[in-house]
Amino acid sequence: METEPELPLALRAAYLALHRKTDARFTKLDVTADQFVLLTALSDGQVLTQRELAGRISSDPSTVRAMLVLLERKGFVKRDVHPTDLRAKAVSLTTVGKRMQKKLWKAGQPIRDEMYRCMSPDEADVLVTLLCKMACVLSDVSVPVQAPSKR
Amino acid sequence: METEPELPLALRAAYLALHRKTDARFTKLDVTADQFVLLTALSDGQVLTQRELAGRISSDPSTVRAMLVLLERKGFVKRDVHPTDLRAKAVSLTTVGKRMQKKLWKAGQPIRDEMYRCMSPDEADVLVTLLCKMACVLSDVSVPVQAPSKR
DNA sequence: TATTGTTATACTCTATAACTATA
DNA sequence: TATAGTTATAGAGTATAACAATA
Repeated sequence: METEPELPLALRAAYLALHRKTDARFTKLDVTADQFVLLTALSDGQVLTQRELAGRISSDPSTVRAMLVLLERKGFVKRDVHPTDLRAKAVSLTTVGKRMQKKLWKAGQPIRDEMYRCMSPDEADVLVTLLCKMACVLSDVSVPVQAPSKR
Repeated sequence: METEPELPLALRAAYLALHRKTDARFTKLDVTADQFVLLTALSDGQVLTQRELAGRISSDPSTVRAMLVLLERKGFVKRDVHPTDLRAKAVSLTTVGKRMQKKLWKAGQPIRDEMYRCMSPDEADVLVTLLCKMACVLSDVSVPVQAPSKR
């Protein structure tokens, strides 16, 4: 048989495991893993348009809009008029949203610790580098990554 | 700021990019990326119960059932009574399903090539190993991986 | 003309809980 | 008693296409 998924399947298994575990951890707080990702993209006082936000969290404008409606309803984000572009919205966290993001970040720490405990710091670097390369190539698009880490 | 998602975000970006690109590639054939994963789990003549299937594709019985209903409707899979366990179903590909899986596998090859072109064979091994370890740890469960590859 | 966001719409995947039938 | 699968149900995320307002 020619079947040899390997890398794709492994990627899937790892991501979905992370996603599920994160979801489970946040159930009590009534926030999904995806919503956490969005909140975190706005965490350090970032103010983004919905399109920028979509890029950061590997989503699309339509989905982001749906998510923002939910998060707005919970009082975690606000959408102000963009200062220079009247078409755009300036999305940011509310005070409540900031607090919740911190709470979620803390609640998720054990999961991140578990991930990093699987590998050496060097391996983690290689892993992140390769994942970013792949994401880049597969997106036919720029890199959706953050600033360099301290880890 | 303490923010440093890095690995989780990179994992997300890579997986979602793969998922989207795969979906896009299969649109014309009216099959989703997830359905492809399921079909491929059954590809080499495998006959699995729905629970086993769920484990293989990192999903759950309820979701698998929903997927199987769709795939049955398309004529790609069949669910026979299990030979030894009357509660269980023996899920397998139909002839049409096998043909479609091969077609999809072929159609997806360029995507897999692109992924592997991002790294050396050694790096690919490291990557897969680390991803599997992570999936394993995060699942609090056994390893959802295939046989060793030739790559 | 191109772009940001909205709206409408639809579908897949996800997941829980209660249920049945077998083991 | 535990397990395999079903059912009902609900919701999140995804995505496309047509549209309005603005650049």
